[in-house]
Amino acid sequence: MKTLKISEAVVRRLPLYLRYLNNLQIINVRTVSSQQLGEALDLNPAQIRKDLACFGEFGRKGIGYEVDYLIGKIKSILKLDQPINVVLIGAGHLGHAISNYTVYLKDNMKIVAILDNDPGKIGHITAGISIEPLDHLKEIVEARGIRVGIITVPAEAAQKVCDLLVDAGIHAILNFAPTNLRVPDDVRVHHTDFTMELHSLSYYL
Amino acid sequence: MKTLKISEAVVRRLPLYLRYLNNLQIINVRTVSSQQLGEALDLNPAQIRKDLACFGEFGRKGIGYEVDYLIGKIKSILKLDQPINVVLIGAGHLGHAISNYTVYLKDNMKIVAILDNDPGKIGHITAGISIEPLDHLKEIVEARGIRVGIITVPAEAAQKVCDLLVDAGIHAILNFAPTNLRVPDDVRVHHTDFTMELHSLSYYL
DNA sequence: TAGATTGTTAATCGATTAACAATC
DNA sequence: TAGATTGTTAATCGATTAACAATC
Repeated sequence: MKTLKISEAVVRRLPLYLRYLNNLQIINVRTVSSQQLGEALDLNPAQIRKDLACFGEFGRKGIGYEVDYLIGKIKSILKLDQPINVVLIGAGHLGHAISNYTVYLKDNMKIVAILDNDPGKIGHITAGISIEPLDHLKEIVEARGIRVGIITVPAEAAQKVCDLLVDAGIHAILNFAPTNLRVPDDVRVHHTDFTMELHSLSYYL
Repeated sequence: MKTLKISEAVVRRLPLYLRYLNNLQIINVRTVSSQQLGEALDLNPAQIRKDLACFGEFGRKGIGYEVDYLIGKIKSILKLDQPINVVLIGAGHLGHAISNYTVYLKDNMKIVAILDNDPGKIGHITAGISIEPLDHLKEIVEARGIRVGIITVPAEAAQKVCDLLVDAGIHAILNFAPTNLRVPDDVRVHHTDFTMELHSLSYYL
């Protein structure tokens, strides 16, 4: 085990492992080898072993990895073993879709607030949550112990919303708006932009 | 210029350049240097020059890149200079959000069909498009010259839908379902999974 | 001309893969 | 025990960055 420096590439693969392991658990598979994982996920077995070895010795030589145990370990590495409250800003079509989606996750990550600055939307119920005014962001974040923000506002508004999130003490942001966000060094932003995915896909036609 | 082998990483950055160049064009900026681009996009200027040089000599020494010209070139590389018809399968919340979103793109990429296998949804209008039965996929793809498919069905149904797309002659698929897809070598799949983004984001808390 | 900036080569850095001793 | 599979070191591969001649 080395706590030296975990690369982003490794961290990005952990949820992939977790997802597949959850599938194995459902069909009562007890153990799995890096070989099997690699085949299922199109990855090199050595890479999988190396990834996991960054965090400890989770496997048994000659046997493989115990599914339940490995799920627990990965969840703990990803901090998914504790409740993580999320605020979503922007109650448009995409925000609506995402909040409905997360309802089905039996995760510890949960959207506990949906905010918008359109007075016409306040009070409406989406995915069982009442839409609240953006003005109340800071109080809501503090009162509910929110640690993650999701931005689903139009590109023009994204940087402003981002600044508000940072100001409210949020250090982890998932941005769906098609724009680069400027944040302090201690804030982490992940982007999801399906138009960029479509455009790069187009190259391979 | 080298037509040798363009890495995925390069292709993924092209839409990023394009997006920023479009912004520059709107505010009437005529030329831009790799230095400026790098600052705006948090990339190394040398990397940007190298990326672009994969496809030709688009800049002028001492001057930089002409915005209009570079936009044209990148669009052409990404094949966005020609109309690309897209079919979206799965008229749930997410499909709804995406189809509405693309309406606003002044792209050549356009969703020209939305399919679902729920009889109750057939004929409903989403983003100006009438939802059609999944059964008609092959005919619709052929009749409308569709070349890209977007999958927004639940994970359980994704592989089956993917197989149908491949069978219909689609070679480029954007998958939103949280599952790995098996496709022949000549089919390209890009994944967008925001739960995986959320999970990897959680690591950095 | 002098200053700026490209395209490209060489150097560096990091990530992936192969190989194998350890051991279940 | 024999076969399987890990954890880890070493080798390879590829991507990023630095440096600079060419030139606008």
